[in-house]
Amino acid sequence: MNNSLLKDELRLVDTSSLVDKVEATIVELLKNQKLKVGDSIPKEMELAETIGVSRTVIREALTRLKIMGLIESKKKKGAVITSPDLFGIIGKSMNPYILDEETLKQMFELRLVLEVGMADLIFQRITKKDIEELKQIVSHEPPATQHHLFNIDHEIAFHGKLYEITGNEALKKFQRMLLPIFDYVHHSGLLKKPASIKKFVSHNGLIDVIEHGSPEMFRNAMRNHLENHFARLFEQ
Amino acid sequence: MNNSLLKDELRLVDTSSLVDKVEATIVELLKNQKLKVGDSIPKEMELAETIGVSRTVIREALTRLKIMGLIESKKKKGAVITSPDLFGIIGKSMNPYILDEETLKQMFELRLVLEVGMADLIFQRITKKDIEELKQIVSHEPPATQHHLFNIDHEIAFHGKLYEITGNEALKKFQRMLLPIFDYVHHSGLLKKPASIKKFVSHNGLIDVIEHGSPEMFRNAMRNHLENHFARLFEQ
DNA sequence: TAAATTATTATGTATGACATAATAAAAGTA
DNA sequence: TACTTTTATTATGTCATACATAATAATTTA
Repeated sequence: MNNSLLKDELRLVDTSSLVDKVEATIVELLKNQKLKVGDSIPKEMELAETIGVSRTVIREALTRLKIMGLIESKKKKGAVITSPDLFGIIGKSMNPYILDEETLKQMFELRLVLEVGMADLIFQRITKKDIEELKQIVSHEPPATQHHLFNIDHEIAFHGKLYEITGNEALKKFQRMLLPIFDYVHHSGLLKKPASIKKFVSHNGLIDVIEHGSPEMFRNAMRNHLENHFARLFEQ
Repeated sequence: MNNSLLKDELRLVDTSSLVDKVEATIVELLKNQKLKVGDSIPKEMELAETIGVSRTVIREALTRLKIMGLIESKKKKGAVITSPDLFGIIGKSMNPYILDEETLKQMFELRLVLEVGMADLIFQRITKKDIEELKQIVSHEPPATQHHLFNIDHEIAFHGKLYEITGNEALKKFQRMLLPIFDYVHHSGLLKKPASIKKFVSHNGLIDVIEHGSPEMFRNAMRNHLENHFARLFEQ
């Protein structure tokens, strides 16, 4: 076996830096001790001595855990376990100018998938008050004739409310982060096919389905409502 | 105005730490210079001097950017801009033992939403080869009579393939991370209602719909296929 | 006993030093 | 000249130490 091959194999085994290892060690340590949310973890110096590395390395590892939302540090008190905010974590990266085109397109698709797929959650959890709010939102929309494909503010208000109805916080957060991405992709030259003016199922139509239809009907209605977006995705 | 009051007011305006500010400053700097993927960013010492803080702070800020996947650092070369791997970032947090119950349940729901909603992507991008592979996977499954609600390996193989067919890398990565969560929630006591033995649309049934049906039919078939999971979610 | 003061503690920030790996420059050899 | 080997150089990785800062605990004082 030649040297570069050996090197490759070794890389497979352990390409991680010291901080990587320490990070894993700490997570393992927390897991083994079955620490729950709110419990405080060992002090930086204790960890440094226990694991046998400098405080610098410990701090960098802890920084990572902080960013991932696993811990939160308070002066004097030390760091305490927290429940990670999964989509909050990727929030800072959700920047159209930072993400590459392929990822942007994938996020665009993801929104469509979510909205078509969340019918059952909506039907299961919607209340009369929610329906009233949806109607309220639509009533403030300008007539279809005088606007372009869509007015972004009203789109956000209506679709945002739908996410809210699902009662799934993760879903909601995800949508909020997807919004600027979606808007960017929609208006950028990323999708070659221009947005069609043709209108399909309207917001009012969707409300009607929610009130008198079924999840199945809603999925189809939403799919139709989003037809312009799907068409731009597929026809290029 | 006394000193402590002034201090309090300032805190309201800016509660962020130095590293927070430096992090934002660096991101802003990269954005303004319109740096693209592959470009290298200023050295740590340069940044430290430009921004006027110690290298420690710079390093901690850069650590965060690294974790978010915005940059990758190489010795001698410095750090280069990278396109963030959105779902890779939250991967480390996707740990059933760390996440709280509510989040776990939300992830469980999210999977169902995705699989029902991704019909159009599948139909748009599926190839004959994909269908053959799906059939191949199903052919290796044990007969329905002799297994429990589902065999986790075959479930993963089949549904994983569906994600793959969508051609959406983000979606796929997301699924891979959701898998252990889903498995955990499924088997934990988190969902009170026991998993039903009743079978609905089978994997073979789904393939049949893919071959001879429409996205609309597939959504309904998948919704039916996942009925056991939905039922456990909603009926407690 | 309760409020005010002081001490303690753990994280936050700064600095300097050396290790390490990747690259560039220089030297040596055919 | 071209090509390999060796030697600097450079920037990140790691370590150690010191002090700042804020939160808590301990102590004093009224």
